[in-house]
Amino acid sequence: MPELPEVETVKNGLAPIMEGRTFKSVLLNRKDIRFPFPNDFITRLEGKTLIRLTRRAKFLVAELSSGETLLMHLGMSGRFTIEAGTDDPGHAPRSTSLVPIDSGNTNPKHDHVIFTMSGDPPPLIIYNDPRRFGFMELLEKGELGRMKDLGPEPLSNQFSGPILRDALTKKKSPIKTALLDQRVVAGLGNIYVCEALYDSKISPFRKSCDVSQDECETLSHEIKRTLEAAIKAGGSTLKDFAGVDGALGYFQHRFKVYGHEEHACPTTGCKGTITRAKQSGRSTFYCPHCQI
DNA sequence: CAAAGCTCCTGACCGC
DNA sequence: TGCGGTCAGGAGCTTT
Repeated sequence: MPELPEVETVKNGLAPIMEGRTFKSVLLNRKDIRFPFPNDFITRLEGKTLIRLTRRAKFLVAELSSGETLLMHLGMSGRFTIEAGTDDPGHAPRSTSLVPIDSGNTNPKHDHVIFTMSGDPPPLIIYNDPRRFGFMELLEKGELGRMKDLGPEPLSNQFSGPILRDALTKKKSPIKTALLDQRVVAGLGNIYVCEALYDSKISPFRKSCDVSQDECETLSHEIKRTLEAAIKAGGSTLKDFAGVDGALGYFQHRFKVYGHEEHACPTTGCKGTITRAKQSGRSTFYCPHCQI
């Protein structure tokens, strides 16, 4: 599922195609995905130019020439595909799947949104989402909507050991759960939380308010390091991002604990075994021996 | 108010 | 081979 690094990767792939171009037409193949599409979704987009595409947490943020903002969230299984339009109907369009690896085709029955952008040939931006956990929203100028409760961007200077510590001291929930809370830090998902806690040698079961200042320093550092490495690797990919052949992305192999239940702990000298547990309904992978 | 639980959804996977 | 059951998880919503 896309977490911050994957969304960053998608943004980097879409931005050069979409920025500066105008929405020539918008096709909705259904009236909702996770949520209903906003009122007048199509007319509010058509004819508007996409000025800039950025990322905030796991959201793609498109600034429009109208002053409105298009928010796009990939949920669990959302992906974008670019099809270079062709004037020759005899040729199948060449498509580029905006996932970190070439992971096979998507089922066209889950193509829920198709943007046709200006250009010659006009690029088609196709949003495909089998599980429909993703959604799109339009924010009026100045409206923050769902953005308003988001915590700091982990890769920015707005996120640091002391800032994390400050957020955690107010919380009694386990550190694992707190790091998934987008109000504490924005953009982490289950995988990178497990990885960052492992690299920080902190038990996922520790109460947030009991995590020390020094540990918060380590943790904030490991969060940044883990995310940066993933972005550099082009974003990771899991089953949802993989093709029908089940091929997994290369960054998958760099996970030290996630999905590695019953493997030996990769820390040199540690005799522990990676263990899987359930916390607030989600799988937690950790080493009971070296995560204290 | 914080925190925990429930819910949405489909495809992959497993066992019979 | 086919079928049914289980699981995965982001985040909004509901309940405690």
